[in-house]
Amino acid sequence: MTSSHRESPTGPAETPDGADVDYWSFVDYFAKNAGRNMPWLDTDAAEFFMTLHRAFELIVYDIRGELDQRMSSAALRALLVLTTVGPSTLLRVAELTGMSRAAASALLKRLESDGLVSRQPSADDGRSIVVAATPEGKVACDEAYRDYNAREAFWHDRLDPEEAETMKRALSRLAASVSEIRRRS
Amino acid sequence: MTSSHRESPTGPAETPDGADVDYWSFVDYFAKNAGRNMPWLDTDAAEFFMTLHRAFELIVYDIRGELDQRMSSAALRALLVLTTVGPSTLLRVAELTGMSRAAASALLKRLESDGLVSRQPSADDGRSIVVAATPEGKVACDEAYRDYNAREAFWHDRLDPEEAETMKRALSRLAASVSEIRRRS
DNA sequence: GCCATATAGTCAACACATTGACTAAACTTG
DNA sequence: CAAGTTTAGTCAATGTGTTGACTATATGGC
Repeated sequence: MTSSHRESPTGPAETPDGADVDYWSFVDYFAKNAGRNMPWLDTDAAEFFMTLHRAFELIVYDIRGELDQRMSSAALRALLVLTTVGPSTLLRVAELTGMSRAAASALLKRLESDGLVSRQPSADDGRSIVVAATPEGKVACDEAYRDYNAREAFWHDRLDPEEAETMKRALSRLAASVSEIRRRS
Repeated sequence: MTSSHRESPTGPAETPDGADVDYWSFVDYFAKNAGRNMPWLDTDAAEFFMTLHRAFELIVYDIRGELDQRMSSAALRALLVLTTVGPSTLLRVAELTGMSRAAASALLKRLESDGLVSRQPSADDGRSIVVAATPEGKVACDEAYRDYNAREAFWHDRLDPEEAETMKRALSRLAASVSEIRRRS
């Protein structure tokens, strides 16, 4: 963020032309300048969500790097669901991971062919198939998630416990509110 | 979250079997139960990032709904970059929006055919093309972002100013740290 | 029991994004 | 200035997601 050149003779420009801006510092640049073009803008809200979005993207990208070529993050999510709630129908996996039925269908088929999950027709409901993590699936999940979680811990440790608590509380409140508001509409 | 049936005769189960869990409440369920299978787990870190991830996904999905069929969120990002920093090379758009050059190339071509941006060969550098938002592009961006930002404000207003400030500060610190750590490796 | 309706999973069509190879235009360094 | 290297943009291949149509099975009212 050293603004090297491109300063007016009278000192640093008040409205930099964005030459030194990068992905992350664009948040700041936008917050300072966007109000000029868009007087209706709620700058605080825009800056808040842009910060959330970009910071989160950077951090999650870093954490995801731990998975490397082992498995996709969607696969990890599915396996974590299966290992914590136990064997579940495809629909349930879709709901708990947040993906569509079609995506879950495709993913679980891939995971089956990799030997990480088993798919059995349900005894209770002829339409359902019950998916379960195989022993190999459990091992793969364990190994991948171990490194993934270690990297989560690496970042989490860089927050004050109080900061982390505040963030969790605030986001939980909003998330609960989303579900509630959605339910009404 | 009413746990209707499936309670042991002696009262609510201490370790629910997950029958009533949904996408959001899975965070809680996971935090309470995953440690059993994975004793090495940093539960706080896992819960923190799962909360962040899922809450953010829910909220962003809601906000994105304001764009509806008007434009993709990638298109909005690109147009916001172009309208705030002004005409830029394709590479610069890619950097500031966080997409790959190939993705930017495809997106900007689409936007050009929709009449929202113009693409001119650069006078300075024969390899570059300079992209600018057209008047129609500025209008489309303005209209779409107005509603988008209103929805951002809707959620932002549901946070204490102090909570929002804490979150911004904490995430900014981590994001800066990501760039720094990445630069070293 | 039968028929209308809803639900679980799959499939096909489409929408993007990523990676890596490729082309053309810059630089760089003797 | 010529040869090698880097850089900007594009293209093709691939991966993975969504939506909506479709099939087979359940369910509920009569």
